[in-house]
Amino acid sequence: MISSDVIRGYNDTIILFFLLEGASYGYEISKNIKEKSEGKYIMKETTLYSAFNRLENNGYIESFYGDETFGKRRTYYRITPAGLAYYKEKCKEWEITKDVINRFIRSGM
Amino acid sequence: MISSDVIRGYNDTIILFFLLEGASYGYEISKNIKEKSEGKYIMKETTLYSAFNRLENNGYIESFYGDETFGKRRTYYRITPAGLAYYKEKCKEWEITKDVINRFIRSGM
DNA sequence: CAACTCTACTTCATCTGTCGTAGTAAAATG
DNA sequence: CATTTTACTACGACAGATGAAGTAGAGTTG
Repeated sequence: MISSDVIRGYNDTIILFFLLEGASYGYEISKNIKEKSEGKYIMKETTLYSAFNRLENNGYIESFYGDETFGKRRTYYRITPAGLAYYKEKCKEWEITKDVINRFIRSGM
Repeated sequence: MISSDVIRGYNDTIILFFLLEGASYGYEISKNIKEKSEGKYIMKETTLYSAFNRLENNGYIESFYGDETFGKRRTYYRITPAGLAYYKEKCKEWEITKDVINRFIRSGM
C-alpha cells in the first residue's frame, strides 16, 4: 500500500480516467480503482466523494440520477469536455513529473 | 512548471537526495533543486524550511552551525542512518507509485 | 555612497485535500 | 432474521504547502 500523499495530486485524474469509458458512480469507481491497481491503492470513501464535489464545482463532471426504481438511488457522473481537457493536461503533466522525480531517486540502493 | 501537489509526498525525499552527497543548507539545496530539475520544479522557501523541521523531528537529519565567521550564519543539515533508510524506502515506493499512476494515464491523447 | 540585489533564513496565518468517525438506508446473502 | 454488501452523507481534525512579510549581512552598480 502506498501513501496517499503521493497520489494526492492525481486522485481527480484517476476518477476521470474511469469516466472516459462512460458514466459511473462512487461505489463502482472505488471498486475499479482497487481492482486496476491490484489492491495497491484504495481510495477512501470520503476522499472519493469530496473529489466528486470538487470536480463538479470545477465543471469537469456532471451528475445525474440513475433511473433504478430498485435499491439505493445512485448518483452517476459523466465527464464534460472541460473534464476531458483537464484529464489530457494532467496526463502530459504526469510525464514531466515522472521525469523530474526520477532525477532525485537512486534506484539501485 | 508542475503543480506541487503532485510532488507533495516527495519533497522530503528530494531534500534527502542532496544530503546523500554531504551536508548542505537551505539556500544551496533550493538552488540545486531548481538546477537539477532544469527549472521545472522550484521548492518554495517556506516549504523547504518546514520540511527541514519535519525531517529533523523525525530523526532523518541533524542540524549544526557552519563555522563561517563571515556572512549570515548558515544552518547545515546532514542525513542520519534513519534518514538514509527512509530515503531508500521512498525510492522503492516510488517505483510502485509510478506503476500504479501509469495505469490511470492515457499517454497518447 | 546610496540603492539594489543576492544570500540565508524566520514567523505567521491561511487554504486545500485527505482521512477518521459515524450515521443512514436499502438489498443481498446465508 | 442477522449479517454483509451496496451506496452514500455529514462533520471535524490534521498535515503539508504557500503567500506575505520581515530580518539581516554581503556584494554590486550607477
